[in-house]
Amino acid sequence: MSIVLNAARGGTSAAPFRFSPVIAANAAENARLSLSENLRPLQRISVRMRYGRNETIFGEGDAADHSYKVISGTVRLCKYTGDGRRQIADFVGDGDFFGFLDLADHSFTAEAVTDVILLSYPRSQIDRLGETMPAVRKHVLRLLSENIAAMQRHLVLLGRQTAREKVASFLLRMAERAGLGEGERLDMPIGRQDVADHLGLTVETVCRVLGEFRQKRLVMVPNLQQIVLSNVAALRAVCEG
Amino acid sequence: MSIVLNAARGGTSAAPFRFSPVIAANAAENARLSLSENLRPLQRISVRMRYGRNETIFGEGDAADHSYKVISGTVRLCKYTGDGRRQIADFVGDGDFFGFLDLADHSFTAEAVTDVILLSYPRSQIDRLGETMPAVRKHVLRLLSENIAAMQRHLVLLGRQTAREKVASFLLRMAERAGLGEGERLDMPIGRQDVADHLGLTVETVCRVLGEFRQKRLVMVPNLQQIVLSNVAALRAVCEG
DNA sequence: CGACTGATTGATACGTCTCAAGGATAGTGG
DNA sequence: CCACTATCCTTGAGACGTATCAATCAGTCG
Repeated sequence: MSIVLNAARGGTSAAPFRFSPVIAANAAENARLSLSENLRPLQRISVRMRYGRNETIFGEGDAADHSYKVISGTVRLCKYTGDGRRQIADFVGDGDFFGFLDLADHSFTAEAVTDVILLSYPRSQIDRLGETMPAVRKHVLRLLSENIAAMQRHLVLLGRQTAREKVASFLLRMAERAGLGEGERLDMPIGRQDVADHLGLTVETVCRVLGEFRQKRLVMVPNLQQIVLSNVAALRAVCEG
Repeated sequence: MSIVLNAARGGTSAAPFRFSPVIAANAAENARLSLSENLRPLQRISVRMRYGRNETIFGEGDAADHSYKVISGTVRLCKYTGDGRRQIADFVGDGDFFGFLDLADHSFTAEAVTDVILLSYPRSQIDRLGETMPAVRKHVLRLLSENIAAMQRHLVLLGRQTAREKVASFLLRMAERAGLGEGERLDMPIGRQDVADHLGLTVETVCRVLGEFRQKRLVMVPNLQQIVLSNVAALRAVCEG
């Protein structure tokens, strides 16, 4: 009776992408329609929400009666094991939608990585709009489909890639999302521990790999919140091995 | 303009489940509606297909103009890296649907694990049916949502579980899917290499863990195609650590 | 029966984790 | 503005888990 939603980019996706795809299907992901355009009818039923750093937006198992769009900030979507291990399924940021799954309860937890402003849509209203507006239905479907394709790529990363490949893939994907080219500063509001929990690594390993990349001049790290990819070709070479 | 689909069970899901859920959300998965009932209108537009063992049903990147339902046999949905490594996202079997993603090209490869009989639905026709039949739309949405929830659980497995936990989780999930209880024979048409590529392990590690479980009397392996879970409680204990 | 594919077991190497210490950064209160 | 503290990041040494490589065994098909 409710929905959880998951990441899919909808924002100002007309941004230029100077990267060729890291992984095959990324090109398609970037070429995706401007989802936000077709989900504009949702605007009228939205409520603005604000969450502070590390605040929980909803927990796994909570009744899922709202879906969300990120206005500003970054959100992590994750699951916890009984003994506290954490796996971050995805990060969603500016313009991304999440929590659109058609399930009674949320299948994952959503937490604010930074201070965050969201639009919240009552699930019942989305369903209602969907009844009469095929474009809305179509784009929820597209949202979920893109999300599944992205998760499949992440399964490959978690199951079959080395630490170096994981970190390189991650950096390239972040830059691509931001529409940044070689040499530009990439804002990284995401901490090392969060990166590790997304890539199936430990913080220490993430640090070591980043250090190695820095030494080899693949990246520069001007400060903790920013990274510059100085050699995209080499990073892409690392990805496949 | 087409669709890829992914796994979600729709078959004779009224079968009794004697297992309590391995992972939290599995209960919900089992309690899912009888999807096949609501997708019955698809029956009229279906074409019966037959594939032999290891035959490719469609490849990643192929135009996705059909969706499928498994009548008999087992199919693996997987992705390959440039250098040949393979990650199996899921296995689908009797009564399961796959290939319903709303994307132009398939985001993964589908291959027959055993000889397989499928129903094939033209995507254009599914879309047409969806226009007029809300129940069809609703259930495609549910299909994708269940699929995403299942993939999220698998992300945790790949990113945060040990080899023992992975194999134990896999065995419990297989038994649950089949609706089997402790001591009953579980048919496992899936080879060890396929299991390994699903769990992010090597064949050797899968064998070693199975051997260990056999020694500890958690399972019996009467032959290569069958496994008996003799101590479900212990296996479940292994899952969390 | 013989050849092939897949499964198993063993010995060893390697990658990543774990544990521990030190350094940087940001937030807080004087 | 600075000291203080908490948090996060970084680096190192060693342990551990899984991969790798190699050989044997079992089951299947011709």
